[in-house]
Amino acid sequence: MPDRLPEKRSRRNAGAITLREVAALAGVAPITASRALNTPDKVSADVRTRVLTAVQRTGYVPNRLAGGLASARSRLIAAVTPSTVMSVFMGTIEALNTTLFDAGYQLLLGQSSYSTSREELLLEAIIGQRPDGIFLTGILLPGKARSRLIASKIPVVESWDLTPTPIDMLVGFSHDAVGAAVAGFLIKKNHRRFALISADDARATRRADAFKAAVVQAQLPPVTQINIKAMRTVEGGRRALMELLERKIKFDAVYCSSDLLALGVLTEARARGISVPDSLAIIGFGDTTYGRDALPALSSVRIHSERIGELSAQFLIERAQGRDVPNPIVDVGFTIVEREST
Amino acid sequence: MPDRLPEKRSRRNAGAITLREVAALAGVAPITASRALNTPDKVSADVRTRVLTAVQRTGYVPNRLAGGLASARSRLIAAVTPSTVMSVFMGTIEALNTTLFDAGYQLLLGQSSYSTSREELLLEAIIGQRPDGIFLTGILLPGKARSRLIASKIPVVESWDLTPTPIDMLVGFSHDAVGAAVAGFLIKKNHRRFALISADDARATRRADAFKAAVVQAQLPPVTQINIKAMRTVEGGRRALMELLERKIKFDAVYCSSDLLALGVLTEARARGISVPDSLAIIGFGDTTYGRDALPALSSVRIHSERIGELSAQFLIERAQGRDVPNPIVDVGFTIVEREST
DNA sequence: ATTCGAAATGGTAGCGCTACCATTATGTAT
DNA sequence: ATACATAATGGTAGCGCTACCATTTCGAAT
Repeated sequence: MPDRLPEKRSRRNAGAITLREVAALAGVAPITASRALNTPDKVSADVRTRVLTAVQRTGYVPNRLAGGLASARSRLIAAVTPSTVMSVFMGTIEALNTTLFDAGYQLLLGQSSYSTSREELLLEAIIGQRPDGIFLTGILLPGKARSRLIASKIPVVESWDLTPTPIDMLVGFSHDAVGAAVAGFLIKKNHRRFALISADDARATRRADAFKAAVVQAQLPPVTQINIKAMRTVEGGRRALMELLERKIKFDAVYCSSDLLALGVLTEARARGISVPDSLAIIGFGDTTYGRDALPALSSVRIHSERIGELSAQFLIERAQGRDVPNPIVDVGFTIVEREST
Repeated sequence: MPDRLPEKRSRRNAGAITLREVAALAGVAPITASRALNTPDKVSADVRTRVLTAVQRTGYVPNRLAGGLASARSRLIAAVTPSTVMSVFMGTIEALNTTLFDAGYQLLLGQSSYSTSREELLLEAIIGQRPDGIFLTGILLPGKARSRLIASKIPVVESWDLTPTPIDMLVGFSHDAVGAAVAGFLIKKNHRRFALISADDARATRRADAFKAAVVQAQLPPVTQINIKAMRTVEGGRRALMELLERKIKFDAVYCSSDLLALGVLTEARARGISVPDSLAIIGFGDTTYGRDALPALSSVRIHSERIGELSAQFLIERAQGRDVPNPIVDVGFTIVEREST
């Protein structure tokens, strides 16, 4: 029976078992118990089992706040996303989280709510938690938040976009290329008069602009554009098509900045007896399950969403563990998936 | 000019500014600087501005690991959800996160991936971060994870379900009541022969069982049930309807355990020229945007998803700050939303 | 037997912050 | 003037862990 430890536990302690108690029970010094748990091969088999037994018996769960403070490694990775509901980013976040968890990291999730001021506050709060890495959906424009992040020296992955001047690492694809590719795809399918329904966020706008530029380049009539505030609803797409029709403009293909909007257009077209794709071709963005199995099945742009999350996680883990990432800027590309709607 | 601090910064320090440096710059003791930031009204106006100026100048961001260790308050709240992609829980998580952030808490997000063993690992990892509260989607069945959680004494909110014996707090609704209510609703609309398409998760199964029980109670013919593994796809719904039709069973209404499945049924019905709701009524669960604006618009069960998140956040904040929550078990109910598909 | 190096263990001193308990100014009643 | 509360500040001692630097043990090489 090991000696009893003094019972002088202060009121600050919530009553949790500490490593010290585990060590005492195993009959070793705290530092040895620490090694038995963190670097088991630096410890004899005998000590290892004794410590593990003591852990089992006591139900000890290491305090990562203390460990993180001592080692300057919190085992936390933060991710910032504008929103979580119906968000195209969640595939990435899920893959990120899974990969991180398997490597022993926890995910700290922040929502910027599409607001720059909120994003600044959020990043400050995040830096306060001293994460070992930060994942951003999108790229961070120059400003207070960006400077702060750089000053913090925390490894950063920006994503879902491309820039020659990332803060640190980058896993994404080119929205310009998407816009141009979609235009090229529709033109090749002999469409000539285009409408464009776009959410008013920065990346969707870049895709839209590239789309329009490609159409101009092909010397086709100018694109009619509708911007949508309620970007993550089907209703927005339905209303946008209504508006387009009211304007009495001719168009034979619509490119939508999200599958949700495209689904709305598809629905409204059916409500009005417009046949898709014969009278109107529709293509979305994101390649979601509700687009894929719609009737007619929606053509879309597939983003390698999970790949972005997984790769970003790997990069952050590498850097968190002090290793170098040889090629920290990756273009994962995209694929135009042709289905029945075009 | 304040005295220079010794430059003996060890390699463990990442180079971040510490409170000590801020205090020196402001010409006060570290503990006073701490108060100026955490309890500003316990400090003179003069000191307050001097410290704040020093913070601005240095770009100081408090180290929450250290603060958390010292005060036993990490300002972290953990949330556990089975999945994040296309998940019905994300409205709750978003509301939870927003409310928490505004109160100065960060969200730690864990995915249990519908696996009990993973959930156990996850909860252990979470407890290690010493969060001030834990939010669970669903209720935690008795087992190792549950015992651990109770032993940790961390405030817990279980959600999206009801039980007389929660671990601690609870914000949810009754799945039995949902199943019965949907059956009652369809029966009142003069449907008599029911099919049921259900994901094979525990809560969906409880809704399904209650639905069947209510149908039996009304002395109507037994319900034909199809269970779906690919629960979060439209395709699952399409295939399920095909299967039902192949079985040559008669039915005039289908209840689906999610809107995504219901959308699949709606789509497949249209593909086969089955008129909805005349020949077949369809009702889903979750009241999503793609159901709401489908054609015909999908009837569904609306869950007060954001309310669950917001209320849970409030409960956890109260408890994290040492206050009591008078009524910690709340049934937020649900609403059957009748649209065109029934 | 001696030397040496590697393997295993331990001691000490923080990590950066805050709880707790002084101590010192400042005001207020007597 | 004195006593005494109150506000404002500071000193000290950890929180629970790990980096860093001993020290001890033990087998292999000489």
